[in-house]
Amino acid sequence: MKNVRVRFAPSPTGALHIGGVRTALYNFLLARQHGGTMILRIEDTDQNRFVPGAEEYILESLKWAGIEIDEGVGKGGPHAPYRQSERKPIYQKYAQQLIDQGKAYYAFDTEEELEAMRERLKSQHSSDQQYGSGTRMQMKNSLTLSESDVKSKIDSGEHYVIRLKVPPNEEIKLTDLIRGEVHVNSSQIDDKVLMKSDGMPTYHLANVVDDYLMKISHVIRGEEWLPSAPLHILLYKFLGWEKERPHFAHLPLLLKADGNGKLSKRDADKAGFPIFPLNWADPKTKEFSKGFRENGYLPEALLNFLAFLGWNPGTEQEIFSMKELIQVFSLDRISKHGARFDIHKAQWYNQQYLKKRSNEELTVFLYNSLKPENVICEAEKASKICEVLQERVTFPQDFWQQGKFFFIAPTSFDHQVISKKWNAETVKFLKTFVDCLNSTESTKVSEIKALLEKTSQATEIALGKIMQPLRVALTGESSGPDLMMTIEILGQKETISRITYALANFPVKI
RNA sequence: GGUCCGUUCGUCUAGGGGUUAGGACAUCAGAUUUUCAUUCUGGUAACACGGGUUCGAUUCCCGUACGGACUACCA
Repeated sequence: MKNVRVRFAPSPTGALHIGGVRTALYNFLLARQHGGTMILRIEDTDQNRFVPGAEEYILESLKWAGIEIDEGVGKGGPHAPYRQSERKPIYQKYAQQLIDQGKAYYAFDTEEELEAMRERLKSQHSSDQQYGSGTRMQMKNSLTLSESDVKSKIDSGEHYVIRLKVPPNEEIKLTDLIRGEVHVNSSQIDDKVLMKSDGMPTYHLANVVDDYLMKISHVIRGEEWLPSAPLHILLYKFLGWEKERPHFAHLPLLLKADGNGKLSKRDADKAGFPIFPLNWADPKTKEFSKGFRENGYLPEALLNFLAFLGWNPGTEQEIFSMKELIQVFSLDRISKHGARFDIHKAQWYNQQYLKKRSNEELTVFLYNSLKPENVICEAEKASKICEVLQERVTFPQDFWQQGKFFFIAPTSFDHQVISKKWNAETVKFLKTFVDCLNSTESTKVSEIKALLEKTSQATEIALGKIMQPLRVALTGESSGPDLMMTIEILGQKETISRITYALANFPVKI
């Protein structure tokens, strides 16, 4: 493939949806694989839905995810501007061209009149309830009004839109890279508005014009665009750009985890997982949503997970770096059906990637959690804690969650273990063990192990009976990292203090 | 309602006219770890249904059912 030019074209109406991140990823992978260009275009033709901060949010999200933009908003390029609101005259020019050629027309119908038309058709049980070849001659437009009427309406500032004059009963063929051939009869397509009354183009005109002018080779977008793709094909034809028409690939949707339907923020909230890459505070609704980043997801894990939602390499490999994804990605291995969003798998990916991080990197995570807690920790201790916890964590914040007790003596203890296993034998063993600890000079794992064995022999109490109650005394929990390592990290003084506290306060089972 | 798209374990999916229908997540069991987690081993678990075509269909075709998208001067 030569000159691969793809675009990610979100509209700045809020936070970037996780499905959008996947769309951007697939575009990016194809571009990189073919040494092509990844373009970011902002589709802000709806001024009513514009949300301040959304564009910055999109930029920051892509940056965090490692999806690099070669050309477009925030980057510039030969086809600037890349914000559609700044390209208004361009669309007007092509709309005028279509009008001049009789392929589009002015329409003056009010909202109420349109509504009345739909109601009328509905009550007639008409199969086509749209503004099109069957109805356009009954409406108020430049096909039904005289030329002078049209001119005077426009001159007097009456609101109008420009509609595409879709020819009836024409077979439109679309070849989709993922779905194969799709046929639609043009009678099913309505006379879509191309230019709105505020002078802005609609998505349909803007995306076709821009894709052509920006020399886009592949349009990779969500399945929700499939029904309007034939309309876009028609536009390419009417504008005389059939030869330069890009390839289309309509991606399967991301579905909610349980039940049916498109994955929405509501469902994600309900299931307790994020749906936006980064934290987002909606300036309009004041609603706050936590992002994948802030929830502890590593970008490479999220991307790997996302890549596999609707695509797979056909091998049994599951873990792919961005570099590897670029190598093996292909559009023809994208599946046709929607994929349920299963957060468990995302968590598993995160765990896999976290385990691969070096001890130095993990230590940074731990320090980040320590800061807000006002806890100070020397480097060696931090390193040891991360080492001992590495196999047990899924998220960076787990280092603090699971390692809190290394810094703060527990105040609550697992009652079940205490009531079951804290008995006279435990007390006897631990008293002897404290004596041993008091006289030792080292709390290295090997020394602790020897000490425990020595105590076990002296008291004739099996070690297995002691491990759990000892752990609860030290950490408050019934499970945790290796006990000997825990004692080493805690150190002599702290270990003795915590056992002493337990001996004085735990009720002894008789 | 109409148009379009889809349907393999609970989930993501591989496969493809004759297979013990493969893998991963999740789940369950066993082993290891003197606990828990990790790790290892094993198990449960799927071709929506009905008709063709065929010696043979989960695979090809047609229907049905179910699901989804779209049906705005939103993208």
